[in-house]
Amino acid sequence: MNSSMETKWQKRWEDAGVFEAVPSEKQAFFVNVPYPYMNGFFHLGRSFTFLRADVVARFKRMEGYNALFPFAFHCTGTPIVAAAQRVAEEEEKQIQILKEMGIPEEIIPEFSDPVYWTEYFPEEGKKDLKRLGMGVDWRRTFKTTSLNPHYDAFVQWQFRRLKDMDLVGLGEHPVIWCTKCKSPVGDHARLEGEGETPQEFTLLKFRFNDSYLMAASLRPETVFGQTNMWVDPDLEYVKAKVNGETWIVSRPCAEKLSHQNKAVEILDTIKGEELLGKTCIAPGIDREILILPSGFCDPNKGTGLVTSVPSDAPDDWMGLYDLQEDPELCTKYGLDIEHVRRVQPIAIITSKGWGDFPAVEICKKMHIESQYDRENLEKAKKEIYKSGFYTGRMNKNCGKYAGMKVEEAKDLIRQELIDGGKADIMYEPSGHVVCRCLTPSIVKIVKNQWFIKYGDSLWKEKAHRAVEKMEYYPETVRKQFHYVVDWLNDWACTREFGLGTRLPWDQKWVIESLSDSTIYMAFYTFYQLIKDVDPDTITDEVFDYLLLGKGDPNSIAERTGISIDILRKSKEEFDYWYPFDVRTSGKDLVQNHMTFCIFNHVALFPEEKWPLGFAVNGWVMLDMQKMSTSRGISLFLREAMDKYGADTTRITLMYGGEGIDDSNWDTQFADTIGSKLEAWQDFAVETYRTGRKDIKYIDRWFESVVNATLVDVTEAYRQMNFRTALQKGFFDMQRYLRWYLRRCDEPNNQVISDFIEIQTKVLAPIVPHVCEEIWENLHKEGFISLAEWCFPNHEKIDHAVIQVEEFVEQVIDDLQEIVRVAKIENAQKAYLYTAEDWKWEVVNLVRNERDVKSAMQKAMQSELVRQHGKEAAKFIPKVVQERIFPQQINEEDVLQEAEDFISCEVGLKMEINPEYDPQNKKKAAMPGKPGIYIE
RNA sequence: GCGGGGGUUGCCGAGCCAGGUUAAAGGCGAUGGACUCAAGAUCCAUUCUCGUAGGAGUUCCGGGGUUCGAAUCCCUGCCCCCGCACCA
Repeated sequence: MNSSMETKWQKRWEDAGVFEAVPSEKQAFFVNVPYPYMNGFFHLGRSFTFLRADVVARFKRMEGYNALFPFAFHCTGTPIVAAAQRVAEEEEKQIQILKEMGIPEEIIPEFSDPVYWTEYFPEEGKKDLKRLGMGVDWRRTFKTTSLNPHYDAFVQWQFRRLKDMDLVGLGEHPVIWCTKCKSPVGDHARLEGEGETPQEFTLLKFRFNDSYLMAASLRPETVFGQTNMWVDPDLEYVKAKVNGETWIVSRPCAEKLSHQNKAVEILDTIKGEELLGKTCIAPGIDREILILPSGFCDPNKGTGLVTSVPSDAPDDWMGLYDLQEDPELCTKYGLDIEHVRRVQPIAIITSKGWGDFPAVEICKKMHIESQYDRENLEKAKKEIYKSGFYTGRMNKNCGKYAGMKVEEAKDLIRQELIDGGKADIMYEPSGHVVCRCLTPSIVKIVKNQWFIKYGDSLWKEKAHRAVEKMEYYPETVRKQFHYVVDWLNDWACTREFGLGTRLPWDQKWVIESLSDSTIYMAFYTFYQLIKDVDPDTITDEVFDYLLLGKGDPNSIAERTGISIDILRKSKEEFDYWYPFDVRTSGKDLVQNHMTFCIFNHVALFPEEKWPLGFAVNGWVMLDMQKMSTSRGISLFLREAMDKYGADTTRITLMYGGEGIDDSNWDTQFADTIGSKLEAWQDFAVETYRTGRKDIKYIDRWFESVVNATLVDVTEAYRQMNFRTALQKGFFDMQRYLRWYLRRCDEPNNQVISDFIEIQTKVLAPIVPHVCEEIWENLHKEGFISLAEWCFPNHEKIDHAVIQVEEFVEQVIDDLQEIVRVAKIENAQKAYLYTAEDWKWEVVNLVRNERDVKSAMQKAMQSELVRQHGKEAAKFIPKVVQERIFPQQINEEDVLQEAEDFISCEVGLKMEINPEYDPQNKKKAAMPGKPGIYIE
C-alpha cells in the first residue's frame, strides 16, 4: 500500500539524483552488500541485509560523508539454468513455484529461457528496492556472467592475474555424476538427494585365495573389531582386475570404480552363496574370519560386501544375532551353528555413555528386533557413530593405537592400511541421489579440476593480516574470520555448465558462482563510466591501470581506443571510493564468500585497497518462527510493502534485531508502529515554532536528557546497532517528550522546535519518507536525507538538572505509593520534610568510603555531625551500606518550584517543611528522599 | 568433538566487558483507571511475593568461590543455538 507520499519522495530523490554518488571534496563512505542471486523475488531476510546498508549509508551521508551504496544482480551458476530447463519441460513443481511467487500465468512460458530470468527478476527486484526507499546509485548496477561482457572481462582479468601468481591450479575432485547424462549432477538437477555430497569410503581388502574380497567402510578404525564378513548369498558378485589386483565386488561397484581413477576389467562372476562358510583374512588385524550371509548387503552401496564389527555397528550385531538364533538358516547354507555362535563382538572403543559394546547396547535400548528394522538401525548407527567418533578412544585391543582418540586414530589407521596395500579408497554419494533423468547418481573423480589455492599458507598469513586490520560490526565476528581463514582449503572454482564467465585459458570451464564475486565491489566504482565502451577494447591492461595503477593511461588509450577521459575518470573514481568501508551480509556468507573476498583482495590489491570493514547479521524470523518456504512461513518484501508500505516495513525490520543474532519480524509491531509515526508527524508539524518564550528549569532538563540520549544514538548508528538507535532515539526520546509536555503545560518554542528537528533527523535514516514529509512541512530547505546530522551538544547536558528531575519523580512515586499501600482514603494533604543539613554533611563526607568504621570516623570529625551523635551513629552505616550518595541539591527550592506539578500529579495539596509533624516524619527524611506525612 | 554465540522477571529483549545508583531499561501482552454513547486510538497506573506509610522477602540455568557488596568477576556442572564446506 505504499502511500502516494512515499512514492512522491522516491520520485523526488530520483529526479534530484540524491543517491548518485560523485567523487567530491568530502570523505568517501562506500558500503555494499553481496549481490543477490536472481531466481526469485526478495524475501524479508535478504531485504534486511540490504536495508542495513541503506540505513548506514543514509546516516553517514547526514554525518557529512559522501556515501555510495551500489547494487548488482548475481546470475552465475546452475539454479537459473536448471529451473529454466524445468519450465521448458513444463515440470509442474517448478511452474507452481513461479505461480506462488505471483508471476502472471501468461508470462510463465518465458521462463523457459534462462536469460529471461536474468532480465525479469533484476528488474522486479529493483522495483521492490526502490519502493522500499533504498538510496542506491542505480547507474552502477549490473548483472554478472558472460551476458554482461564488461563484467566478463573483469572476471577474466581477475583469473588471469590469480593464475600469474600461481594461486590457481589443477587437481582432482570428486563430484556427483550421472552416467547416463555423462555430467555432474548439481543439486538443482536432482530428483532426489539435494545436498548430498561425495563421501570417502575406505576400501578394505580381505585376502581370499589369490584375490581380495573388498568391503567399503566409513570407519576404518574399527578394523580391530572385525569378526566376520557379510555377503548376500543370492547376489552375483564379479571378479575384476583392478589396477593389477583381482577384486571381488558387486557389479555396480565395479562400474563405479572405473569412474574413480581405476582401470577395471571384469574377469568372472561368483555367487555370494559360494563364499559362505569360507574364510578370508581381515586387513589390519591379519586374522582369519568367517564369511556369513546377511540381508543388508546392497550391491548398489559400496562393494556389496560388508565387514562385520558387531561391537560398534548395530547392523552387524543384529545380523549376527539373527543368524545365531536361527539354526535352520545356518543349515540351509551349510554352516555349523556352533561355529557361527563362536563369533563374538570384540570391544575396541570406549566412548562416552556406552559400555564395551555400544552396538549391542543401543539395539537393546531401542528394542531393535532384527536386521530388517532398517529405520531404527539407521538412527542407532548415527548415534553410535557420533559418540564413537567424537568422544571415543581406542582401547587396549587396538595395538599401537590404544589410548588414542578415535578422531585422530581414524585417519592414521586409514593411511597405514592404504600405505601397506591393505586398503584403497572409493567414493559414494552421502545419500541416495537420483538424476532428473531417473538414473541413480554415482561419484566420479573429475580430473583437471581447477582450484583456487586458499589452502596456501603464505596466502593465509596475508589474509590473517587483513582480518586483523578490519573493523567488524559486531566485533565478535573477527574471531570467526580468523578461524575460517585457517580452515579454508583449496576451492574447486570451475563447473562444467551453468551461467558465468568462461575460464580464460580453458574455455570448457565456467567459473563457479562463489569465485566470480570476490572483488567486484571495485567494479562498481567505474562501471557506469565504461558500460558503453566496446567490451572488446577493455583489455587486461585497462584493468591493470584502473585497479592497480600500472601502465601509462595515454598509451593505453591509444592502443585500446578508449578515450583517455574515460580512463582517467574511472581511475579517479576507483581511487576515490576504494577500498570499501563496510560490506554487510548475512552470517551464512562468513565461511565462504566474505572470506574469499578477503583472500582475493590481499592477493590482487596493494594493502591500502584491502577491505576496511564487514558487518554481519542474523536471519530474519517471522514472529519468532524460522522462515521456511516449505512450511509456508515466509514473506516477500513486496508482500510486506503491500500491507504496510515502505516506512513501516523499514522500521519493523530495523527494530527486529541487531548484531549476529537472528532478528525478528514482529507483526504486532508492524501493525501498530505506523500510527505512532503518523502521530509524530502530526505533532511535529503542529507544534513546530509554537510555545512560550521564557526559559524554565524543565526546559534545561529536556535539553539535557535529549542531548545525552543523542550521544548514545549517534554511537549506535555508527556501530550499525539500529535497534538500539531506535530504542533510544525514538522510544526513549518520545518518553522524555511526554514527560516534558506533562511537566510544562506549554513547551518553550525554541526547545521544542529544536527537539522536533532532532527527533525527525534521528528517524530519517530508518523512515526517510515520513521524515522528508515532516521536513517539508516544517518549511526546511532541501532534503532531510542530505541534512546535517544532529550531533549532540555536550554543553547542554547538565547532569545536576537531570538529577533534580529524578528527585521530583522519586517524590511523586513515593507519594503515590504511600497512598496506595496505606490505602488512605480521601487523602487531602501531604507534608514534606527535606533532610536536615547534618545528613547532607554526612553524605558528602563519606561519599568515597566503603567500610562503616572509617566512614564513622570521618563523619564524626564534623562538628555539625557530632551534634547529632546518637542519630548519626545509626544514620552513617545506613548511608554507607545502601550507597546513599546523591549530589547535594537544594531540595526545598526544587520542591517549591515543582509544587504545583507534583500536587496536580498526585491529587494532593502540599506543604513543604512545615512545623506540623504529627508522626515525626522529619526524622525519617534522607537526602534525596524527603520525609512524608499524608492525611 | 572442534570453533563461535548463548541461558535475565508472561513473551521479546537490554544490562554483564569497566561489580554498588538493579526488583533489574524498553517493546509486546495482561489488569485497573481517565477519555468516549460505545469501540478503537491516546494518556495514566500496576504487572516476582507479601505489605493499611514510602518497606520487607526471594530472584537473573544449577552448584561453589572472591568481595563490605555479584545478573555482572573466578571455578564447576547442565542445557540451547550456529558452522564444520565445494552450495547459492
